[in-house]
Amino acid sequence: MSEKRVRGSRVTIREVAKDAGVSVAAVSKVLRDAYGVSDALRANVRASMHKLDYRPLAAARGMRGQTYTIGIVLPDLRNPFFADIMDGVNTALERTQYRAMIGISHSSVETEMGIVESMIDRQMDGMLMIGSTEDRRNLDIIAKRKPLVAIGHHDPEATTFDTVNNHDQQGAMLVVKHLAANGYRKIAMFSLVSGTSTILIQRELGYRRGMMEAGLGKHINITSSSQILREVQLSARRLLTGPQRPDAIFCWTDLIALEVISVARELGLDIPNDLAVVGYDNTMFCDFAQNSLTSIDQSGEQLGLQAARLLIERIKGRAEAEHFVVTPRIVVRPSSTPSAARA
Amino acid sequence: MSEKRVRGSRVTIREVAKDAGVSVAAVSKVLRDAYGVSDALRANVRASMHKLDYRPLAAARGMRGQTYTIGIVLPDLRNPFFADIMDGVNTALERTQYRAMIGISHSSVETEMGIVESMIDRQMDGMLMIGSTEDRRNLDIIAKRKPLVAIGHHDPEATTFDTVNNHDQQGAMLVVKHLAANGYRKIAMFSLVSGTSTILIQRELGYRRGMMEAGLGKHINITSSSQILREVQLSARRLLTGPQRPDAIFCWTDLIALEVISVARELGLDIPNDLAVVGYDNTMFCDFAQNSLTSIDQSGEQLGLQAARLLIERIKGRAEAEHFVVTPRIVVRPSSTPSAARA
DNA sequence: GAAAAAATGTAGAACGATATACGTATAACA
DNA sequence: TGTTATACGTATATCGTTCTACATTTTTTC
Repeated sequence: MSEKRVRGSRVTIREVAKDAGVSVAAVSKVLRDAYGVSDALRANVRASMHKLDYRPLAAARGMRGQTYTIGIVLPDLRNPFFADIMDGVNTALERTQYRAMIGISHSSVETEMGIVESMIDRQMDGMLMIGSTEDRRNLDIIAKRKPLVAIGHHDPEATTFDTVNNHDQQGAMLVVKHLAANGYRKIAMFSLVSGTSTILIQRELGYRRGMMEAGLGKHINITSSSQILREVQLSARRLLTGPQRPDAIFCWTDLIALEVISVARELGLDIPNDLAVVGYDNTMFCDFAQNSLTSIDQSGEQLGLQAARLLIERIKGRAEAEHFVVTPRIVVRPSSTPSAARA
Repeated sequence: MSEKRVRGSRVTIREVAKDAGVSVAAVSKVLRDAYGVSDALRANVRASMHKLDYRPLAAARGMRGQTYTIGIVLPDLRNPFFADIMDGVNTALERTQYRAMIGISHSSVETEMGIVESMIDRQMDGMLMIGSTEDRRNLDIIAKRKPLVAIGHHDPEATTFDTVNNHDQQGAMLVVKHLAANGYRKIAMFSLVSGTSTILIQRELGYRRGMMEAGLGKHINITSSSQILREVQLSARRLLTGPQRPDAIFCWTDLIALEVISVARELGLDIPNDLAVVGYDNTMFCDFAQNSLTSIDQSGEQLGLQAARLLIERIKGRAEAEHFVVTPRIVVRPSSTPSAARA
């Protein structure tokens, strides 16, 4: 209300205490929902806090206790899937004192570590790493210092941090099964060059298993490319103009699938009759008619919600690891359903 | 290096001082690049800091000085344009001590204010608000408390904060001029319901001026919708099936344009022959062949870079306002260039 | 009704930096 | 040479909370 508050000045816990006629410690207790305050005192203090428009200073709280801030590490801002996750996170945080602050790693291990360090420097109470490229060892090191939850990192044996995932192997198998059922045979997979990502490993494994089970083992074909758009484009073009042109491509994420659709269109290929394309994540772009992209829904919102819940539990003291797994489902759209059944 | 560091323990400035054989104050000076340290002492202290892997605790610094953290407020995570801006911001911050932390407002004034408050609570040194829905008065209030720079908020008279913008009016005029030159007449604009956004006002103004100058005043037609995808879809459908179907639609942002393309395709309309579509922001999705979307490039990276630069200047003490404006340019793609010249 | 237990509140030392105020060398000037 | 600047360092109060230890009051138990 007091708009004229000058930069630098702030209502402190001391002023609240004076106004309420109690000790500073009492106000602090109310603030932290700590033990040892009567209802009367609590109401009294709350009234003063409200009257003075008091807001605790996170930096000061951080010196001894918590900052009620959790750090979220995202690989990049361009993949709309992360927005789905964040929706879930924010839903989970809504009725709590906690706030999320996001940092972007650009899928680089060094920047990621840098961000994590700076989040620790800023006394974040815990961290949520999404699609991290760190290996188990590094995550363990982080987890030893701060409560940690990882989304998109398969490690059911991890004991120091929690994980939240969809069943990537199953998701990939769903894709292959669907494509095979629609008559596609030469099903290729478009993956990412990055030996360490456990979700990639799982998806590739699922693809292989799916192909084997469908009797298409000899058609197994995994192309890998970096995330850089130009390289993706090049790899896609190479794949589609090569001698063994696949009749279906399973892309490890929607964004790549959109790029593949683009290249295919430029080459004059008809989707889905000349080529089927399937993505992963079921982001909002799949629904656009110009994409009509079949994709795997891993309900990012659920992932975010559960991860935030687990992280707060951990901050509050839980020490045993929990590993949450969502069952993926396929959302079929025209990009993989040819008009006539195929030969 | 010391991986065994236990949660809660940290190397402090005191230990560095002891190791280097100097006072705590000296170390602090080195840390802040403050006046009064010899090269020898600086080198000595730096060596100790490095040896002990010392990292200053932002919370503690924040109690008296700066936290070297700037808060970025984004309306939403789904618009890839913001990723372009963030690239620029991060480039500007790269060689500095500053780090960016992002908060998401979901285009709601209350959440936005909540985020700003919580950023102030967390002692951010300054704030960068992108596409804010706040009015001048509210921004002034914030600017009185913390250094502030706004991207996407036209207010050349503002004295308490800086602004960074592209020339939205000019951008919109470019669109109309281009469409008119390609033979389109019934050019509609797809805007956002939100009286307060100054960039919307400018773009609408540019659209109107462009139409008048092209002698198309009687075809002026602005449709507004919320950002919710379903509503956008409905409005687009209504616009395209109504009695006065436009032959071109200028959408206030790429994301809307993609949705319009989707609806048009579902209705069996040919783009660009039955309908031209133009977006704004020139995000990566414009380039996909299935979209081939003509758009206005306002070089988000530049905007982000300049904004971060201005913010740091402000944090360091500049008091007079600066207002940076980028000249937009149109990037023409097939979505607005019909094969044959139109009647 | 005394002793024990539980509830409620307070005082004051941390937390890890910054920054002011002040000494002491060293350099510059007359 | 003495005086004055200037450069370099240090001691320590301070920022706004949390939290431990303790004092006091109230409730429970036997």
